[in-house]
Amino acid sequence: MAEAVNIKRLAQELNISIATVSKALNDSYEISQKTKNRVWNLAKELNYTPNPAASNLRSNKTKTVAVVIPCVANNFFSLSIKGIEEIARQYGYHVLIYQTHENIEAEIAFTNSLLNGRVDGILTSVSSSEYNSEYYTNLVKKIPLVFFDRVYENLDAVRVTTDDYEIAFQATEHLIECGCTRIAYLFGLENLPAGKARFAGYLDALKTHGIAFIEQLVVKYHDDEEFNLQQIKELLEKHKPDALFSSIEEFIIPAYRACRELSLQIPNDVKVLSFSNLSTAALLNPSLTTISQPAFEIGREAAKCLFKILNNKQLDDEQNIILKSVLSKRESTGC
Amino acid sequence: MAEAVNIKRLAQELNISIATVSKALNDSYEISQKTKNRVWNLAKELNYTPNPAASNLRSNKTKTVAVVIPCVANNFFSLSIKGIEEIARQYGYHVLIYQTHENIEAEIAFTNSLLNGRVDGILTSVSSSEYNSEYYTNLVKKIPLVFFDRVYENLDAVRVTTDDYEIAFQATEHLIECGCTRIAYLFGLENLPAGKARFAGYLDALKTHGIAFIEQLVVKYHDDEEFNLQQIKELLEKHKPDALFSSIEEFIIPAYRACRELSLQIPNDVKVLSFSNLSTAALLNPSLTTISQPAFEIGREAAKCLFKILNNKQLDDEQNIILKSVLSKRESTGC
DNA sequence: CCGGTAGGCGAAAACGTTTACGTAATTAAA
DNA sequence: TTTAATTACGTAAACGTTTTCGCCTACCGG
Repeated sequence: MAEAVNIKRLAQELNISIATVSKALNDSYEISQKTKNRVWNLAKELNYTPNPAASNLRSNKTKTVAVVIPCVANNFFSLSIKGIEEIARQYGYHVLIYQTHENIEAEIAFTNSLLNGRVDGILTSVSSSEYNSEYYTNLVKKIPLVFFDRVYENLDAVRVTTDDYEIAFQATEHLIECGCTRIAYLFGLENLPAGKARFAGYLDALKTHGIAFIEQLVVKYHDDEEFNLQQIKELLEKHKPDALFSSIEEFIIPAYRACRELSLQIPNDVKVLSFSNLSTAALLNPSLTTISQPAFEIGREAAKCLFKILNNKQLDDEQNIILKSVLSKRESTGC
Repeated sequence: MAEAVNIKRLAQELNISIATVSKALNDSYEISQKTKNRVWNLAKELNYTPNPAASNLRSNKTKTVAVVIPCVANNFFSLSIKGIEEIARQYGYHVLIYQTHENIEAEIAFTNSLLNGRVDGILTSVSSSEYNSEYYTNLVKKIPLVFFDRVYENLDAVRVTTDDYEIAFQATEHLIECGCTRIAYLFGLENLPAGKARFAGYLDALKTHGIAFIEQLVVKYHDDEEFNLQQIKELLEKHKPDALFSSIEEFIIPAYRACRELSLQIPNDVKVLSFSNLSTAALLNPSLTTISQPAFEIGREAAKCLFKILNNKQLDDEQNIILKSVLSKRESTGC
């Protein structure tokens, strides 16, 4: 559109070589302060900005990272992205977004398309459909990668996670303290470490308090709102749980609907507790007891790790950063 | 990391020129089917993917668009991004994300940094802090740009918006039909066409029904949760409105809190209605009457427009696409 | 007066594509 | 049979940087 203003143009106007201009722009020690000032002034005057493609091609750096996640329209992930983006700004990086929709093939396809130098590194929260450890084992050898929340374990890559086991244990104990003994478990992310840890926390809390685990009280998540609703209604009718412990946010709406449609009072007839990052949890009817993950902080931490790696800084701590979730007790567990 | 596989390598292995390989990969008519097949097979076998930087540099196209929005952690914007990303996948484009945090200087800085060929086009929902028409007047001459939801008018650029005036009129009428006469207006986006249209719809509905506009019943949004809460409490105490009509989602939590803290019953003492894309509106206590915008569709439409422009397809319709919002009547307006 | 050593700068190659243009061989038209 | 057109491919330049290497000047110690 506009007449190109590039390094060559600057060189001509100043009667110096393009090499000198380039070095001056990059504040090289080889160039005198006087020349640098001349270059910087003219660059500002002509509104020069370097061409990213040329720079990327030559230097093999893009100052860009990719975020690969299941879906951006989710409180947890949108908060994570917010955190990532803020840190990226500080480090001068650009952020590409890819949604997998929980489809591992899409996930692999996108990720592969990033390996030709499009990005310097990847931040990912993997899809729940499958646990394909082999793919990621190879991937982490090819490009700097940081997992957040939904991770692969035992790989040579940084992971940023939360205290899923502990907080699930604690939440289950809370329900037990409220007098519940038939605590149903709404099971999500069952293929992933996070999902397994949450379930383990639930099981261990039961065991610790001498409550038998009842398999019929477990409902697994399906990507079908109506189906989940029916499952929960069936659960409530057939097995009369006195609490619903949901391991993912997606169960909240069907759980509330199911109780409403069956005329069950929360928390009198059945108590409800869920992992959730909904900002409106306190305004629900009744207000919902939640386990909220520090999504924003997770994004920030993951991004910080990646940029440290990209800048060849040592990661002082170990490879697994664990942030604390928060249990907020509200009316839905009523005690 | 891995040994580079580029078109030069393919050319050597097949004993043909790199020009032929390049053309074959791009399915050029100049190349015989036989040669194309040989190239394609070897490319697949060696896992060749073109280097984006080189391609961008030479062709001056990036197959990348930027999304510039106030904040990704917002139901409306995260849904929009979801829509944009899905369409981008279909067209084979990549999506960069930039958050302005409602800061027009950041907005301009980011946008300027995209003009050196980093992206082929921009999708933006502008910040509410200021209406800087001059900047965008120049910008749209330099790069294909589509506005969505928060737009600048009278520019040579496509806009995707909603029926803000009509739906606000309709919502105000709904409150009037419920018997309200002192309808307070919680005013957001006042610098932007969307905000002005909503307010105009409110005013005109009042006038149509012979209700005088009371200036004291207007509260303007500030980026300070506590301040907004205090303002609403003051409003409720001093001016006794019988309804709160909020033009933005951000007022919901303080509005509910204010009513709770002042022991005002919704909807008996005061009715509440808000623009909102909260998925949990129906689960609130009481359930919230909302105007929801088709955020996902807005993102999709905006992206489609941009990609049509980038592919030099004619935009059949005019430059302003208007999608319909939905008024969902619930308990908070109780009638 | 000579050798060495910085400091400051330029020439040119390289990164991996795309593409304008040229050319040879084959086919179609005259 | 000659000419024109078409098909299929190659040569080489170009995109805008970064970076290696080398050159020149000035200066300093001996």
